[in-house]
Amino acid sequence: MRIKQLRSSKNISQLKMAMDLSLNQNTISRYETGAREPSISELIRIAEYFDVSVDYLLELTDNPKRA
Amino acid sequence: MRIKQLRSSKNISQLKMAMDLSLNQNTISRYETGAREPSISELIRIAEYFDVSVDYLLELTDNPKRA
DNA sequence: CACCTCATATACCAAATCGGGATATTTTAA
DNA sequence: TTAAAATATCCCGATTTGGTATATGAGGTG
Repeated sequence: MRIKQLRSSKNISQLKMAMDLSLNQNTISRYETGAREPSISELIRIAEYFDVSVDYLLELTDNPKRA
Repeated sequence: MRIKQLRSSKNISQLKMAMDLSLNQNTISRYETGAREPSISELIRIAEYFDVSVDYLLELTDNPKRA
């Protein structure tokens, strides 16, 4: 997943991102390190948060554009 | 999710789909009825199986094209 | 109708996975 | 070098998952 890449490029901390999405900081950390997988609905929320497609978030495409 | 729609349009039974993906028939049923959510890696495998984007599979776009 | 077959859905349960709080570790900046 | 900020990890109760077995439903045939 491109979470860390997207987050870093916007200079957002895990804590800010977590608060914006009503999640715990350690949850973000776990998603980024791969220790946990988000549910599909959270996956979608994260994609929306960064305004990218889910495919892009999952590194299935180089094109970030959302539909 | 568009699993049922994609599966039906290709006239594939849950059992065939399950065997093709090395899953259980009831697992497919549960995904279709929403009783269970697939993991992200299975979500990706299902999208590949139907050759559609994950965004399309998740009904986030009308365009089925994969990247 | 009675019965069979194929397709799909559901109940139960052990096992795996999850998130929260607390804390440890790492990074950054003064 | 030290403090603060950022990130990672531990423990654990709670939730979610998939497998087996079984129920339900939809067509078809005699």
